[in-house]
Order: sequence, then structure tokens, then C-alpha cells
Amino acid sequence: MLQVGLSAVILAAIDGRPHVLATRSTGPLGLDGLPFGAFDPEGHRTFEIGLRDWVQAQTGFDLGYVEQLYTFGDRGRELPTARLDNVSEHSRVISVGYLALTPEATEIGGDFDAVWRDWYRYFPWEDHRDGKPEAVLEDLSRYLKDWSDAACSNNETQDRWMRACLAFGLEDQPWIEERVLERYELLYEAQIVPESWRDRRQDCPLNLTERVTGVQMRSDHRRILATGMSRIRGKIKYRPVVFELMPETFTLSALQETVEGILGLRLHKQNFRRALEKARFVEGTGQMETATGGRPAELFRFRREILAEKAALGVQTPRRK
Amino acid sequence: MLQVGLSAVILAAIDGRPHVLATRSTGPLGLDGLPFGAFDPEGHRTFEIGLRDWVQAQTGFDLGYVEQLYTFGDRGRELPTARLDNVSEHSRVISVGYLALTPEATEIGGDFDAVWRDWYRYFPWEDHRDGKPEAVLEDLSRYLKDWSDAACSNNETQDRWMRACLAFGLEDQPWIEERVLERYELLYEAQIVPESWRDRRQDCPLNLTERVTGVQMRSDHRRILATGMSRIRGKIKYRPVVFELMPETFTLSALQETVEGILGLRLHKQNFRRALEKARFVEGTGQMETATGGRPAELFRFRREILAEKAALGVQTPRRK
DNA sequence: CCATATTATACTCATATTGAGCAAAAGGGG
DNA sequence: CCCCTTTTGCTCAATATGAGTATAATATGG
Repeated sequence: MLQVGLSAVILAAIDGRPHVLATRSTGPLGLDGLPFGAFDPEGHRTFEIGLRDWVQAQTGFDLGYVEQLYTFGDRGRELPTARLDNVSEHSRVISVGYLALTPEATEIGGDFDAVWRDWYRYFPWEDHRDGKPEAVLEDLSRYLKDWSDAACSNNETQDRWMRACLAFGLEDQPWIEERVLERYELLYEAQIVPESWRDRRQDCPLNLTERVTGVQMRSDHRRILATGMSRIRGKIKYRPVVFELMPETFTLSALQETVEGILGLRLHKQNFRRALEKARFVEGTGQMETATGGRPAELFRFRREILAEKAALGVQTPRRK
Repeated sequence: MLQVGLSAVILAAIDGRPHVLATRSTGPLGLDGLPFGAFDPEGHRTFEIGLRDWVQAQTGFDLGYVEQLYTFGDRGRELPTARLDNVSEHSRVISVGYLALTPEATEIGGDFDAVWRDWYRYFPWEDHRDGKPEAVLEDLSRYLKDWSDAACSNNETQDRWMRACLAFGLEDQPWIEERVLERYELLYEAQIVPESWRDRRQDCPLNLTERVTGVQMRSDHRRILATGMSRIRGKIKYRPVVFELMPETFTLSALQETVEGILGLRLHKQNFRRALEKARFVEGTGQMETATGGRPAELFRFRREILAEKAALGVQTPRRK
């Protein structure tokens, strides 16, 4: 009657660009989804052990850093297109979402039909590395404006538009990068995202394109991914988690690019480095990387000892401009 | 077969001292516990609605601020003394923990046998408002040392002691107030806390007193409470959540005392106020509170609009000394 | 009614931290 | 060798922070 599933947002940085491990369902719709498995209460003592086990079994690699994200249990957002083994159509599914970080985008082996996807494929409005994505945001804000105006009371109209401005940084509001989930949930509520129509078994009257709404996912997996993005965008600032995505040695530029990829922002190079030094997160190896296109860069390594030392904060993220 | 329960850490500040709503089981042991209810998948669309519903039904008050904490599913830590209706002895229980903040410690009505308890009753080592609690910490560190020494390898001994120092701020390590869960889990692992003996159905060979180990709770409720304490101690710094615990108007000293109560630390008064002003969190009402024992203090009100404005950070917490 | 205790609030000041930018160094390619 | 690119080193003003000192407004006890 009550099924508990585990969903995983598994992240890797492929030359500085964050990618998420996605699966393709084999059904007629063929939507992308997150790796998802039923939790077997008999076989596993904890969720985390269960998760590591089936990821290992299905993709062949060992998850390193893992943390629990959130437990989703809303009725109406869990099924429609999800038709997994062991999950009968009418059972209520609760899914416990996990975030996992891996240092290398290992090739996926075995019978698991999974691919690494740039996470901005699912959230085109989240990438501000080359400035605000004007085209996408203009379309979204038009839809959000229409949704606001369609409210039944004047008050409600104001409230909706206010929320839209705060979430998306419209009308001089600042863009807060970690509000990924808030933004996605707003688009879902405003029915700007295909999932909201699908879940209510209605056809969408608007002419939405993936360029604007992003690529949809099966079940509520895009929501879980948004939760994971919010989490890591926030956490990177107070815990040294980026290093879980880096190889053993790396240049400071590569590190910065990865942080920028995650935040969807550009950072001030000199100040980023100064902050790294102050926190004593990295140490030089003496080796040089010459394929930089300019002056060769020193290769650095994460000082894992720092995790034990003192308070161990996250990397600071001084915005550029 | 799989039961999902909801547990709530419901907090209120009773003149600056954080209290948690606790229940007393009627069994022979009569342990304290958290309010706990089975989640009814038929009746409730979301966990949060379910939670609000049964808290309302059982205690008669409406929860204001609510957030999900964590989902616990470890086998072996959920039952022994928990013997609730609807939960048969051998079913696996998953519990979704929630944190709720209420502005006033309303009297508990109805048939619900609940009381407000000072949260330091369960965590005596967490209260550093009058300096480090030397007596308690000395005893704990002695037990932790013994546990370290009892490890099978030299390496393991070092590792254990290192973890103890980091968690409890021993040997010049700084005390990090938000590591409440880490500390409790360490005590559980080191079997310094009665729950660890109870869960393994063994008698404790040590002579532990509540003065040192704190008051135990039913099931894994003390772990859930620790998770809630960690969460609010961290969150208070980057979100204005304290105000959810305050009445409509309050003096700045009362506000500071509440923050101090939550963090278990004293703060620098002048700098605390300066930070409040800079963030523009509060505004004066013109009214005065005269029962201060000294010069009357102005009553302030939380500027709720700030939640909408800009980035809305938390209150800064400048430590004293 | 004055001295004293007690709490609130207003300023000050040295030191760190942050944001923003310039300049030199070290490669590769024509 | 000059130009382009990228790394790395350094400066400087603006702000924020930590730690005090000073003054104001009440209650209380003699």
C-alpha cells in the first residue's frame, strides 16, 4: 500500500559544467528521469545503504559524497508517467531524494540506460554565466504576468506578481541563485511547465517550447533535481563541497569554473583566489598544467585535513560586477 | 507493512528559553517523546497538511512556521519503547521529522498529555550561556576518552578522539553550536547515552546520570530533536526565523535573549543591535516596556515586509568575548 | 529627595574583510 | 619578436566587525 522509493540526483562536473545522471524511460513518451529505485526494507538497514547498493548494482560506480535532500509525498505529483516495476499504478509513492557528488563523469556501464546531461537542459533560466538569459526570462515573465492578471482578486494579482519578481529577480529585484526550487515551484503553480498539465491530465493550451520551459522529466523528478540544485548552490558557500566534484589535482581556474557552473554566475577571479588562500583549502603541487592557452597554471590539491581543522567553511563566492 | 509516521519538534520560547513540546508515554517506563502521529495517505494530500491536522486535533493549536527536517529510516532505532496505536510491533517505521515554531507557549488542551520542556533538559552539554558547562563536559570527555582507548587499533583510537574533540570543542577546538546532531550521534555511537543500550536490549554497565547524559526519550526522538536544534541554530543566521518565536511586539533584549537561548551562547549586545538595524528587521512602535528593572525599553515589531524585500538574511550573531 | 543599582541606548575606534581594479609574468603562435 | 592569452601578485578605498566607553532613564532604599 505505501511504497517508499529512493531518487538520486547524481552530479558530476564535465569540464566545469555541472551534469546530472539521467535515465530515459523506455515507454512511448520516453521522458528523462532520475535514477529511481524501490527501497527494500528487508534488505537494507538504512536508506543510504540502500541507495549506494542499487546505484552500484545498476551503474557500477560507488557514490562518494551523499546527503539526503527531502522526502516528497504529495499525491498527484508522483505518478502519471512513472511506471516502474514493483510500483503498482495505484499505490501511494513516497520518495526520499538524495544528492550525490562524484568527481568524475564515469562512463555508465551495465544494462542501465543512463546518460550525463547538462543540468541547464532542464533549467534554462538558471544559467546566468553570460549575463541574464534575456530571451528566456522575457518569455517567462510574460507568462507569469498573464498568470498574475488571471487571478480572481486584485490583491491576489499583486501577490502573484510580487512572488514572480522575487523569485526571478524581475523589476530590480536581485537574482538569488539558490532559489531554484522556488522558481520551479512557481512555474508549476502558474502552469507554465509541462508537468503541471500532465499531472492534471489536461492538454496545455499555451505554445510552450523547451527552449523556454526546459526539458520536462518523468514524475516529479524535475522538482527533486531543483531541490538538489538549490541545496548545492546554498551549501557550496558554507561547506567545501565543490571539491567532491573535482579530480585529485586541478587548476584554480578549473575550480572556479566548476563553482561558476554550479552557481550559474561568474565570479571575481582575484578575490575568489584570495578567499581560497585565506581558508587554506588548497595547496600547490608544484606541477604545471600547460594546456591553458596562456601562461601555464599550477596544479593544486584539496587539503582534506581542513575538514577536520577548525570550522571549515565553504568557498566564498565574490560576484563579478 | 511499511508505516510512515510524522514526528514534530514544536518549539516555543518561554521568556527567552527555548522549550519543546513533549509527550509522556503512559507505559511503565513513562519516557518523554515527541508528538508523533501516523501519516494517513488516504486522508492527507501532503505530509505538511497531515501534520498540521493532527497537531490541531490533539493539542488544539495551529502551527505557524513549519519545515521538514529529515526522514529517518534506520532499522533498530525506531521501536523498543514506542508502542503506538496503529503501529504493530514488527512493522518497519519510517518517520518524517518536522520542525515547527510557535510564538507563544499556548496551554495544551484536550486529551493530549503534552508539556513544554526546556530543551536543555535533553541536552545539558549544549547550554553555554554561562560559559562552558565544565562539570558535564568533563564527565563526557572522560567517557569519550575511554571509548577512544577501547578501539581495536591505534589509528581508530586517534580517529575517535579527534572526532570527539571536533564535536565537543575539546583541546582548543572551537565550540560550534550548530553541531548538536553530530554530538548526540557521537554519544550514541560511543554508548554514553541510555538510548544506545536500550536499542540493543542490553543493560548499561556505566553509571550514567541524567545530569550528564540528559533525559532520554522514547524511540529515536532525541535524535530528531537534535536534528531540529541543529537546523534552527544554523538557520537563524541566514534567515529571520527567530521572529516566528516572538510575540507581536518585544524588546530588543527579549529578542536577544531568545537568540541566545537557541544558540546556547551569549552575544555582544551593542553589535547585535547594530546588525539588527543594518538589516532593518525591526521597527520601533513608540510604546515602552517598563517592567525591565531599569530604564524602560522600547517595544519593537518585526517588519514582515522584509521577507519580500531584497535577500532577507538572518540575524547576525556576534559572539561575546 | 538623593544616592545607587539596573537596564537601555548612543558613540568611538582600531582592525579585518570585501569589492574592484591595475600590472607584471609566462607561455604559444604567427 | 611582437601579440594574444592566461596566471599570478599587489594596491586601495569602502565597509563590516569586534570590543569598548559614555550617557540616559527608570526603580528602590535610606
